[in-house]
Amino acid sequence: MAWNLDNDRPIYAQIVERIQLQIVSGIYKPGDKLPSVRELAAVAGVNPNTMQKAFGELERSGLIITQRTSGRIVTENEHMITEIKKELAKEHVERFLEKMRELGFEKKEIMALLESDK
Amino acid sequence: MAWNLDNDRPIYAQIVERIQLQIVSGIYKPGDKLPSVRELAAVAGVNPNTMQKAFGELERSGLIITQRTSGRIVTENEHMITEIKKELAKEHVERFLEKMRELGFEKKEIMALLESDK
DNA sequence: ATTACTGTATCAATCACTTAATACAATAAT
DNA sequence: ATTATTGTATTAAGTGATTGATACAGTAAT
Repeated sequence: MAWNLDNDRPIYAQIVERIQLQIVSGIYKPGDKLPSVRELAAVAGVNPNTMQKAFGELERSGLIITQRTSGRIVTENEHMITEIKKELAKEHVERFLEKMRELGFEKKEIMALLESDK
Repeated sequence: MAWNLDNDRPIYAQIVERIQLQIVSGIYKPGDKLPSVRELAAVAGVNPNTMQKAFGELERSGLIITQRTSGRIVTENEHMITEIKKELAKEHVERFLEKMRELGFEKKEIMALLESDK
């Protein structure tokens, strides 16, 4: 899997999004052990501090849990995971509609564009 | 009008988007004269150099035209404006669908979410 | 006890962006 | 002609975020 990190956004933020996505989409399952900071940093080709910062964010949101010396696991609170998934979807929907309306598109036109896109 | 500039993205980039939006959505019309660098910088509360940089971007994309000593105007090429508008819309649509699919949503579900959002 | 693995903390270096202070060139207005 | 207003260019400094290097602390395994 490619990490696809670009330079126009903070790397740690891109990592946060990536791991978050892997959790809510079920690639990482509740209770799964995550690779260590150093290991994942090596895989991604970033500095351990950067990975540490990303993990810190994920921890604050509650998606992952730190066990001081044995590593980190994905939360077993499945409800929280589905809530976050719904929340992310909602944000995307609202941001998208907002942007399209700014451009001057009506709801009907927006739906038509979406249909035609595939 | 509030400029609504935040700190987590380059200011010049936000200004570019803002003016671009004002052009494609018809707030600034083809041939309209734009405020001077210094004037707009003062209004927005940014350094003239920052505004200059934003204008430079808009110029490169062709949306605005510089008249060396009399100021800048919006391009009178209406076709270009509508093309850019379509291009922006397309980008939003594709980015949105991509993000939703990453989250695990099918086309049908996406459309349903959009309908329910209002 | 020693080793090897965790996460964590600290400090410095780097980088992009912004701001700042000026200066210059061209033209419209007077 | 003079003045004011355009856009443009240059150089320096400041600022904040990110990254990098390294050391520290705790615990499981042996």
